[in-house]
Amino acid sequence: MPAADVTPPSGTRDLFPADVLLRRRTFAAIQDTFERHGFEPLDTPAFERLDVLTGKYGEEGEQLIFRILRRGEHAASGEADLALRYDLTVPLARVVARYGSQLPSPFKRYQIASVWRADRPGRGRFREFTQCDIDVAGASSLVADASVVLALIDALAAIGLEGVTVHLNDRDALHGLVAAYGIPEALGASALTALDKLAKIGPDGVADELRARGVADDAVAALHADLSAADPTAAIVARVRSDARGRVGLDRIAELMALLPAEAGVDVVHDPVLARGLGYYTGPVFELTHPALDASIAAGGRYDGLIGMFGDEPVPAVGGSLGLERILLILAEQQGLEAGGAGPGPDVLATVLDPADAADILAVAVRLRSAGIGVDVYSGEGRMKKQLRHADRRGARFALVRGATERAAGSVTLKELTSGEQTTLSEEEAVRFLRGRLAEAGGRDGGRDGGRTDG
RNA sequence: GUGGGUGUAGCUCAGCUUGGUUAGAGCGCCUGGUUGUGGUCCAGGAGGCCGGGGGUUCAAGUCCCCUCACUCACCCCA
Repeated sequence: MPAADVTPPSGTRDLFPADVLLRRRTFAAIQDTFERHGFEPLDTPAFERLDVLTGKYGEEGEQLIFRILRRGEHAASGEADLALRYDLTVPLARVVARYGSQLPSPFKRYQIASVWRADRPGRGRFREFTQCDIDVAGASSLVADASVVLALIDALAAIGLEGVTVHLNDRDALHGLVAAYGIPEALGASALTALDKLAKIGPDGVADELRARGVADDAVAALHADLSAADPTAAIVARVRSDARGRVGLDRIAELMALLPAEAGVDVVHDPVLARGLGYYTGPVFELTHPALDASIAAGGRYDGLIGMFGDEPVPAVGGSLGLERILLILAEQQGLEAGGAGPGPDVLATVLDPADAADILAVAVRLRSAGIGVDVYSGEGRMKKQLRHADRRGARFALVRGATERAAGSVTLKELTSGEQTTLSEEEAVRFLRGRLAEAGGRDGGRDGGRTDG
């Protein structure tokens, strides 16, 4: 029988102690920021009924839903009836549709959780990843849109990510753009996809793409001219303004930008060709980028129609998500963090020199722990040399030795691993000593932000 | 799904162009350097169907074909 492949499925990761601790600190900072902005936590199941997810993300997105086959007697049918959640927005919409009357209105909620996409993995792209999602359900005011953007920016600042740009656009402005350049409605979505690539392939590339997608020559020529202008945004905006619906979108963008306070230090730009893939957006859409990554690190927008798909009443809503893995990728590169290391060790690692001492050492450990000191009792076998090496690698502050000599004297020997200094004290003295020394160091993984993970 | 690249020790890789003795390095790992002392140092050691299959050849890690995996770009996305 061949050995099983023990690598995790592509697009997923095993997280080692240092990774988990860094993520935990990051979560805590983001969560804290969201709560200070008035968002409340919510949790939903990892999987949903399939029909809750279908018809929400557009054709492209629909292909990427991880489906779960029917089980039991229906397994042979090969059909799926459940699916892993694709994002956190649709589950929220379902919750609002189901419990709306019991929830505050507007309902501001955050959720930090894994989502799954049957995608081809790549750099900064996973099949299982964590979204930090915030939404405001039941508010049509642009104050809600602004609040979402500000909370996301603040959360990024809280974890030390600087240099983020907000790219803003509006679905109505996009419709206006399509109409203003005389692109047939049916080609609209396709044309916008091509336009969205402007930053990557330039005006010429966009023109080629547009032609390939069947856009008429005069429309392509007009767009190419505007995209090549000294100020492409101004040129496109001028054209979009000629369309009534486009005007609605442009005005909304201006209004939203005016709501973002200068004090927040947000770098916002209007990007008239920003499209966003998800099907459910209706008004403002935005994307957050960072120079270190070729993909967005956060995105969101207004989706006034989504919740209504689940119930009788339409409920306006707006939200956005941070992509945690992408953010950690950037932070890791900026701060030179190494993945896969060990976490911070225990305060004290107690050696067991002779198996016959085990009961005595475990009892000492219990007493020290009840005095508030973290103690790990060595649980393998081996000579002192090996146990001290283990203590060192685990990053323990102190090693505790209590063999026959100490036991006879009712004492313990404590060795500080960094300095190599050691002293033999009574247990009471040891508690006082350890409390003092551990307090000087500022305790364990609290208090530090920015995520240092040396090991 | 289309094109390019890479698969050799636990990890990072050399060797392949110009087939030819026991396939190497660094790091890591293990064991010693006498009694109960780690992180440094010294000395030893373990570990490789050279991704898999087929072919050419007296001979293949090295050349050819197929296949799988990973990876970059396209596409799409947090």
